[in-house]
Amino acid sequence: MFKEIDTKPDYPAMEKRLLQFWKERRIFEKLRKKNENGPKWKFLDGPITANNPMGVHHAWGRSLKDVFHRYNGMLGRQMRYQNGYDCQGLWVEVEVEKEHGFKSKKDIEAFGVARFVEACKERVRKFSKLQTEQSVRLGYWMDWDNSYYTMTDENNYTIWRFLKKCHERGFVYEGEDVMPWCARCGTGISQQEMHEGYKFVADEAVFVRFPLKGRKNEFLLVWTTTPWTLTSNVAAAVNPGMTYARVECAGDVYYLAADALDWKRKQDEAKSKDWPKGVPPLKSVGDVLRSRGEVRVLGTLAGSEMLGWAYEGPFDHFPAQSAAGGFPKANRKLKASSGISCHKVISWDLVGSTEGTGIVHIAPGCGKEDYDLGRKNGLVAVAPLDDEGVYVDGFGFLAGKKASSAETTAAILEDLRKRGMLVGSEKYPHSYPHCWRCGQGLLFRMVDEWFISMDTLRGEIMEVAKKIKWMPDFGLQQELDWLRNMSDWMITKKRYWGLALPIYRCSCGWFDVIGGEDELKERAAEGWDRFEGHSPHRPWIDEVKIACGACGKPVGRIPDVGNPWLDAGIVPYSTLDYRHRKEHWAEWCPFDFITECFPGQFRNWFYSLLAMSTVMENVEPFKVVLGHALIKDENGNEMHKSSGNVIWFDDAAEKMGVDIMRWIFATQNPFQNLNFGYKLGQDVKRKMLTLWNVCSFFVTYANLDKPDLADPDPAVDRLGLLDRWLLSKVEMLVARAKAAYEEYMITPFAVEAEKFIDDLSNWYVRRSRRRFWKSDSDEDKQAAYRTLHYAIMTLCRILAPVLPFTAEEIYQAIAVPGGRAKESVHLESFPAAKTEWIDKELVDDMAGVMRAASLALSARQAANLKVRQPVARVVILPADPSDRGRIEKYGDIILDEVNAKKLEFAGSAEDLETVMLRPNMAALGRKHGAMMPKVKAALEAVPPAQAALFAASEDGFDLDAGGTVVRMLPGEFEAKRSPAAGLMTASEHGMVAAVDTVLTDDLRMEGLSQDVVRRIQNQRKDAGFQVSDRIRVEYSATGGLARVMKVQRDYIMSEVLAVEMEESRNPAGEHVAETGIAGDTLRIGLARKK
RNA sequence: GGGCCUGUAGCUCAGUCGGUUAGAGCGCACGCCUGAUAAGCGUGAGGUCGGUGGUUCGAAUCCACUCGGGCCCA
Repeated sequence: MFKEIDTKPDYPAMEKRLLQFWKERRIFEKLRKKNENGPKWKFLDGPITANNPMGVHHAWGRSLKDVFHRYNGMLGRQMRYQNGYDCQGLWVEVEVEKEHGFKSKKDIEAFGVARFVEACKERVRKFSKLQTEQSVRLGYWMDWDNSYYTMTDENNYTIWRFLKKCHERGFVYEGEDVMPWCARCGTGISQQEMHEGYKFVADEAVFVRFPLKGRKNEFLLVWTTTPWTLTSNVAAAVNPGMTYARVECAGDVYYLAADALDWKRKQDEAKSKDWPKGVPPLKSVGDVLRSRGEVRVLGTLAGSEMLGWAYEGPFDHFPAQSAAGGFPKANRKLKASSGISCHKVISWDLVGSTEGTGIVHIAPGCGKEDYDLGRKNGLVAVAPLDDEGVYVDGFGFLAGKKASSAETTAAILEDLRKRGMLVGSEKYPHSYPHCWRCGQGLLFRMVDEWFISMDTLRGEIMEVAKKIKWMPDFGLQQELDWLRNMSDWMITKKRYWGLALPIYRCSCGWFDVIGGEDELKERAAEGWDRFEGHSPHRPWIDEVKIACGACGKPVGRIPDVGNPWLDAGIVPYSTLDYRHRKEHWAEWCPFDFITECFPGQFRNWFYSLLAMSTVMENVEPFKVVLGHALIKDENGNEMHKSSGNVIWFDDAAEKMGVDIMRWIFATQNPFQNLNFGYKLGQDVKRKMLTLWNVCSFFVTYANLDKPDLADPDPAVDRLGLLDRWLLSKVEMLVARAKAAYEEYMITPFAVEAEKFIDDLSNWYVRRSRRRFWKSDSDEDKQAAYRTLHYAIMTLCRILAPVLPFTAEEIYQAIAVPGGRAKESVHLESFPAAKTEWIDKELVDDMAGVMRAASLALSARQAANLKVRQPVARVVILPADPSDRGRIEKYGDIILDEVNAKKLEFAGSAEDLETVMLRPNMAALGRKHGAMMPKVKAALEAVPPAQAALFAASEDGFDLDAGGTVVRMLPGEFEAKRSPAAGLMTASEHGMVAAVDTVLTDDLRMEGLSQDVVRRIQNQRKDAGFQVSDRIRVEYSATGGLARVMKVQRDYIMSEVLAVEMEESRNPAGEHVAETGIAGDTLRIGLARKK
């Protein structure tokens, strides 16, 4: 007996049952055992951040990973099944800070770095455990006891090895640079991270005037969005090629770009929906001046004429401005200069006139571009902020104030106003970087950070990137684009929980990079005993000091931790024990395949993988990368915790089931964003019902008939037409599946599988139903059972990687014990397509037959004739001779489908329709060019009788097109038809089907009998009878129906499995019902007979 | 500011080399079918193919400009 199949399965319940089954039977372990010596399939998992529970967006990538693992498992391939957890970095620190209510780095220091780091480790352990459980629930088969963690000693020390290699090639350097800085988090933000946080916000922008030296009452008009940087002004830049205006206003003279004066700043943007609420449109610079008095243009001059003009800065009374060589750090080469002495107009050709005044305030201590420009022009830098974004001493009344606070900005404006420097201020909306984590606006701060130089590496990495197959293919372009633009990689982070960078720098200027724990131990001058036994993390690692290679003093590690993408980028090496067993590493790397969500990863994981592998071995770390897009909510909006539209994995698994999710992912084009939701889940569940129903059909009848299915392969030579057709479709699908899995592109296969299931249900099963019903168990019935069984079993095998639960459930229900069936569908081999079973001609023929039948049905519909009403004849005009052949061959199928008595072929179209001619534009256009409109008109004007003749002619005809006679050849035109009398037609692609709409009494009576049969069948079902129960029928019928019941008695009885049927004044039985048919009343009582 | 992608039915998306009446799925309306079917099938409504101009006998398709959306980079 086969296990009954629930046609409305409870997915979550089923899935949990099967998880238990797999666990108890150790199916995964058996699979690994079976494949342990197989050829390798090499997969590398991108580490998931072990910091929160999973959302459905994680399930997408993890489903794909599982699909390809399971497929390769069925091919007998050996795999590592290693999952990865990303552990170190600011994102974990931030959550731990939240848990403890910390506000700043000071709170962490007070709490104790050692305790803090332990708390970070603990959080990672907690969430990696949770994510493991969730992944198991997804059906993701991995070696969960062997996951890698980026916080392990091995991972960290392998990064040390990488850094040492960089150092040996001279790439590692300490740079003084101006970096984006988060004052709250107290750390620099890398170029990669900065991209996460751009926001469109309105900041307080100011217009200030710098008095020109030696030009009484003359000023440079300067504009900036960051008033706090004015304290550190060193120079003013103009575009030498641009025209500047000299304007008079309220007795003073101002210089500004001529075009800036009346430029309508951000006029269009002010109308857009992104414009911040409550922010008025911007005034032109001229109007800002006009608020002081009338503006008169005195003349113009080139920017180049202004170069070298000296001016007074806005805060020259602050001590920092007078410091020799800059402040707070003096530049040794610029000891002769100070901020004040640098106050000159300099040249910068990127200065424009559409944002501000065309004169740019330059503060090399407060801006990246300013800094670069300062270097070029020999300017000192004046840097005002400490690592919490607070002004240091040397900046007068501002010392101790937070640069980012509104009060500070107001105080600066007020001070400028009092001293007559302020010309105006405004709310200026612009795109400005914010901290990706805490959302605070970033400051730009001059800091010492460590970098890996990209000058040499850039090209090498690009060459490696080109060896990889990128899916989608524009991925390579994006990666190369990033690499081309990538500046040096900032690897330091002034935080606590992360890779301890093995950089040891002495105050004398010497530094070295340590390449591993052994080297550190060997070179340790002190503190090794205090470190030994701890993981290489802060604070313990900081105890170790080495001797300076130059002056011999004990040298400590720089306090910074590493950029977290170092942690993830090294895993092709660290997880394969590269340092100790290089041959083992070489067996598994490069990896065949990785897949991750692509937005962002071009500059993150993909980038660090490429960069690090290029340095380590100059090989591509992976051969194929499949990037999938993002998950949005059902309406296409981004999922955000704050907007409450995130769908958590646990909820989705409980509400819709993971196989439904997995099918959603499988049918989705991976390169397009997926709008995910429960409604979509419902749709997919409905599609799956068809599959369950087919299986349930099979089980229902197989349990009655007990067919012999010991041999899993149907005997092909003894099969019927439909069987051979179905097997062709099965094997075609198998071939498609194989190609899809091999190419890592399963969407087309999944879509085709849906079509197959439809064909299986709505053509094979529907057309074959009577073969399963008939009572004698002949060869034809056997053939049907074996074919259907084979089809379902094969479908289970090819769907198993995508739908591991559904496939298992069905497989377990219908696999024949003792046969070739395995303990689990996942221990099956992936089938090879039996191409010798594919009868292409039959498939084409059947497609033609289906088309003809559907056309005829469509004609019936147009004539309002329901299918239960037989018609005298169906007439087909085939599109071509091969069509005629196949329709003739399989005419009985069409007659049965269409419920017609006779199939005829139309000799020509006019038997069925009147004809009108239409041009084939593609053919005629090329031939007649400008004549086309006339030709088209003439052709369409040909009268029907003539048109029919023309349409039938084999060598074409002459057509008078507005005075010019053109020869029309077959293929240059076609015929459009409408139905003739007594017929209803439908046509498509040249094929026409017609049904005879004339109904005789006999036909009508037959139609009514079919109605009666259907009512009784429904009643059987309502009564809850088994499909095999024999019954007694009692009936009363009025009018013409009484006669139908007598005339069609035998037919009705055999159709409804009635062994007795009697007319009765008062029908009785187990189930009695009354219905109306065609105006008469039918009352029926049913009872089961032994 | 530069680069890439994109705009087609209410929604999600196809649309080849320029070619007849621009398609599919979902949703909607109506009808049909159903002894596995909360399923299935059919028909219909719904489109200035973002806009303007150009090339052409003919443009969703090619070109230019323009408006909107997304991504990447400065």
